[in-house]
Amino acid sequence: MHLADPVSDALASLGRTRHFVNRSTTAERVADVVREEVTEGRLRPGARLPEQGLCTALGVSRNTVREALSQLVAERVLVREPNRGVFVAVPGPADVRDVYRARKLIEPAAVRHGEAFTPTGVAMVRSAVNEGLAAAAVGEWGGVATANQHFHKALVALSGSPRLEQQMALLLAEMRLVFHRMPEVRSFHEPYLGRNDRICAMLEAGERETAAAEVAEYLDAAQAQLLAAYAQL
Amino acid sequence: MHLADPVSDALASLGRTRHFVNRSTTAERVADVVREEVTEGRLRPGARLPEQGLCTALGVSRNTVREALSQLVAERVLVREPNRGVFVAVPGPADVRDVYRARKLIEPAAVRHGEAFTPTGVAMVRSAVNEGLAAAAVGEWGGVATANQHFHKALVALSGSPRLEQQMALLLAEMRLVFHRMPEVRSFHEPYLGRNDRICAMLEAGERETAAAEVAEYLDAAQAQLLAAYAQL
DNA sequence: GCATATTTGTCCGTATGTATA
DNA sequence: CTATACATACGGACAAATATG
Repeated sequence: MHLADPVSDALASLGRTRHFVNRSTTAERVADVVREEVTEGRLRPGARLPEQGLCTALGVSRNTVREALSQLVAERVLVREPNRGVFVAVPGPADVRDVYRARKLIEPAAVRHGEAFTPTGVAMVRSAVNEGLAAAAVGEWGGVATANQHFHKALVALSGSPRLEQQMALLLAEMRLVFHRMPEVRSFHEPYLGRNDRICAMLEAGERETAAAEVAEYLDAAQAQLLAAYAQL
Repeated sequence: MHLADPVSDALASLGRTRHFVNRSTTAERVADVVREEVTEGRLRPGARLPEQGLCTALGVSRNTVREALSQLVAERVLVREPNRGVFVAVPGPADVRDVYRARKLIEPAAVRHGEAFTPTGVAMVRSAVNEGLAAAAVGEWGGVATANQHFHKALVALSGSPRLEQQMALLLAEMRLVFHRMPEVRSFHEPYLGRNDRICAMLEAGERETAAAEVAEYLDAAQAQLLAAYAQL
C-alpha cells in the first residue's frame, strides 16, 4: 500500500504502550500520528486515507481509526467525501484568500490590542525570529518555514487568549498544506526573515501600532505571492 | 433515565429516515440533536451524557454516539473526562473572560476592516436588530437572546470570512452555556437592544470606526455584567 | 451499460480497565 | 473492599454506495 510505508515507519507501537502510559486515548494518538504525517508533508494534499490501510498500519481497530479521522476532519486537515473516504485537504485559492482574511483580522488586532503584550510575550516573538535566522544560516528551509509559523503563533499569543491561539493553530496547519502544494518552498520564506526581525524590533520598542500596520502589510504581500504561485500551477 | 426523556422527545426517528434522506451521516445528525438539546437548555451545564443512555434513547449504536460526542467535545459544547464520560461544559469565569477576549478582538476588527461591509451585509445586521425588538415586544426573552446572537453573528459576517464565522459560532455556542448558568436570563439582554439599534444605525451611516468602538465598549459592559452575576453565584 | 469488487457507514457482541457506591 | 456501572477498545458482520473491469 502506497501510504502504509511512511505511516508504519512513524509509529511502531501504539497499542503496545497502552498498558504502561495511558496518558491519552488511542484515537488521540492515532490523530497525532496522522496529523504529523500530513504537516510534515509525508502525506501530500489529495492523498487518500483508507480506513483499512490505517488499521493494519497502526495496529488499531477501524472504530478507533474512524474517531481519529473525524477529529482531523473537524480540524480541516482532512476532508471527508461521503461514502468515498477521507483525503488530505487540498486548499485552493479561495481557501488561501479566506485564511488570510482571517489572519489579517486576528494578527494585527492581537499585536495592537492584545492583553498579553508583556516582556515574556515579546521574548517569545524574538525567540521565533532567532530560530528562523539560525535555520536560514545553515540552509534549512524547512526549519525556516517552521520558525515562521512559530513567529505568527507568538504574535497571536500576545492576545492572551487560548481560544484564539487554538484557532490560529488550525489556520497555520492549513497554511502548511498550502506550502506543500508549492514547488518552491525554499525561497518563499526567506524574504520574510528581515520583516520578522523588524516587526519584532518594533514590538521591543513598544511601538505596537506601527508593528500592527507592518504585520497587515506583510500578510498582504504573502497572500499575493501565494496566489501568484497558485496561478502558475 | 433522567436524561432520556428530553432527548427521546426531540428526535423520534433518526435511523428511520436513513433509507430515504441520506443527506448526512447518522453521527452528524446525532451531534445536531445533542447540540440543540444543549443550546436550547434542555440539557443543562454539568449534565452527564452516558453513551449507553444515548444509544437506547436515539436508537443508534455506541460507535455512532461516540463519534458524535467527539465532535461536540471538539466544539467545546461538551467536555470529556477520561474514563469517566462526557458532560455538558460548565464555563467558569476564566472561560467567560477568554471568550470575551476573543470576541473583543474579532468583532470590532470585523466591523472596522471587514471586506463584506456591503448593503446586504448591513441589512443582515438590521434584520437581527428587528428580530430582537419584535421578540422583546411580546416578552419572548428567549427569542431576544437568540436574536442577540444573530446580531453578533451578523457583525462577524461583515468580515466576509467563513472561517471566522465558524469560529464565532463556536464562541456564541459557549455563550449560550454561560447564559444557561444564570438565573436571570430575561432581563440580561434587554438593555442591549437599544445599543444594537444604535450600532446598526452607525453601520447604515457608514461610520464603521465609531461603530467598532461602540461594539468594543458594548462587549466590555456585557463581560463585566456577566462576571458580576457569576460572583453572586 | 452491467456485473463485480472494494470501501464506507453502521451495528452488535465482548473483553478489559477504571471509577464510584 | 467488593461489586456494579461505565468508558475504552477490539473484532466481526452486513447493507449501501462507489469504483472498477
